[in-house]
Amino acid sequence: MQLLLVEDNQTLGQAVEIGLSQRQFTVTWVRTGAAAISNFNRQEYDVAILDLGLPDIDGERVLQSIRKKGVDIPILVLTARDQTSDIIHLLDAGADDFMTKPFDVNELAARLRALLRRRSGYASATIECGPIAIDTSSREAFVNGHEITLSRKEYELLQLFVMQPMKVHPRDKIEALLSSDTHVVESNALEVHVHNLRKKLGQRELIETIRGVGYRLRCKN
Amino acid sequence: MQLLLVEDNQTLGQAVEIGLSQRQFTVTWVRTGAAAISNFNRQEYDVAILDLGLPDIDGERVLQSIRKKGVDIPILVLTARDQTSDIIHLLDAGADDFMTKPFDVNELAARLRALLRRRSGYASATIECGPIAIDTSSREAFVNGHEITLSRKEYELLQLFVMQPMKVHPRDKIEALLSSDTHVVESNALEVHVHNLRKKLGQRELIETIRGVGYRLRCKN
DNA sequence: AATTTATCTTAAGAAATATTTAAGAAAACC
DNA sequence: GGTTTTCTTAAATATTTCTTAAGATAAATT
Repeated sequence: MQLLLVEDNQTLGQAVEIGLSQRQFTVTWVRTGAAAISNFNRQEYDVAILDLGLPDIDGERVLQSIRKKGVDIPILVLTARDQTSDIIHLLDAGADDFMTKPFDVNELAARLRALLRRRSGYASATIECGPIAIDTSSREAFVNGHEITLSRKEYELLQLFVMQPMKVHPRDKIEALLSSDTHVVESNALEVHVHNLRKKLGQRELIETIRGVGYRLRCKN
Repeated sequence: MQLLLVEDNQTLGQAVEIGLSQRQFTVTWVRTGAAAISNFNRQEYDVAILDLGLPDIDGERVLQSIRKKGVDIPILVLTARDQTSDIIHLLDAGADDFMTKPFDVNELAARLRALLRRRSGYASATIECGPIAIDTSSREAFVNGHEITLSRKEYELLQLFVMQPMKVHPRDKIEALLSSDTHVVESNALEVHVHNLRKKLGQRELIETIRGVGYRLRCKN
């Protein structure tokens, strides 16, 4: 799978290059917006990662420029954290997904695969994990092929788990993700959601409790 | 893990120094930009924390200067300003992550570990020591490749040992680490934890008792 | 060898943390 | 505006983990 990585930071770029190479991507790494544009024109990539903070040209301009030229490969944008307002901009400008730095390369790879699947005709952007499968575009969830109906928060919780299976998700991180409020004190909302999700999943032990830390999804992939 | 802390504020610097020392970082603390640059040149650190508000040189200049010299260790920037525009600047200038003051030392430590992990090609954060291995991100522990389930204190104890094998850990230091309370008198809680950990590890002699002092982990690494 | 001191082991109660329920509040839907 | 669904809160229950305490064992001291 051919991937174009546009990233000026040496450390981050190297980490992504190594990480994705290990995960069956063929990575071409350029460090400037100019190089990105000329490479995009060659149209030989399946997917691209674009960092917004480029030294020469603004990342958003790069995005607009290549979309204008008819390049329609999926592009995942990297941004500094908490630029949520900008994100709407970016999606308008033609970005397909985004991630905030710093991020986990496993999740990056999962999202890239989802983007590729969505584009490849057969359309469904499903991510599987043991008996569980989710479709990130339609937000459907399945257990052993049978669809289960999840609420919004339940789905988001499950997507978090499926995107980084076997990873321990600290409860405060999950809470931050689930609640838009900046600060919530003393609430067991997360526990209740986990409880309801477990019930809907049927197999209770799929979501493992790491006492004092958080939860993780156990599945052999 | 060698860490360079560049921070002029006495209170904050001290808090970080103590907090990170307890979390297995070896902290070198300098208070000026000039000292920072000369220390960076020695290139013997794994990671650095850089406060922007320095008395002599602007932190951003320090960052640019050391990056220009080819120092490529991960640098986490501390900033009072939480304006994303500045942050993008900083990431461009070569920062790998940032935190706004005030912050939580636990999160600081977690982010530093994340940076270190990312740098090493996202190789999973496992630390090995003889037959023992721990994964600091998932908090899993293994003996001869088989996972063992540890409680929080047991895991923390083992991590302490594994991170500095063959080092003799005085009991008071361990107690301070295990209990969040400042002062605990007359308790054999530590002994009980060591006992339970030994039992779970199987091989009892791995944790050696240094009578009158403390414990240490025996392993040929 | 007897005594002292430190550590080990065990078990039980206390404390901390997680699960489950149910009900009211909020949000979404029609 | 009323209905339905989803989310949060709170209290009761269950579970795990931590600490305490007391006797057993081992090492050092006399």
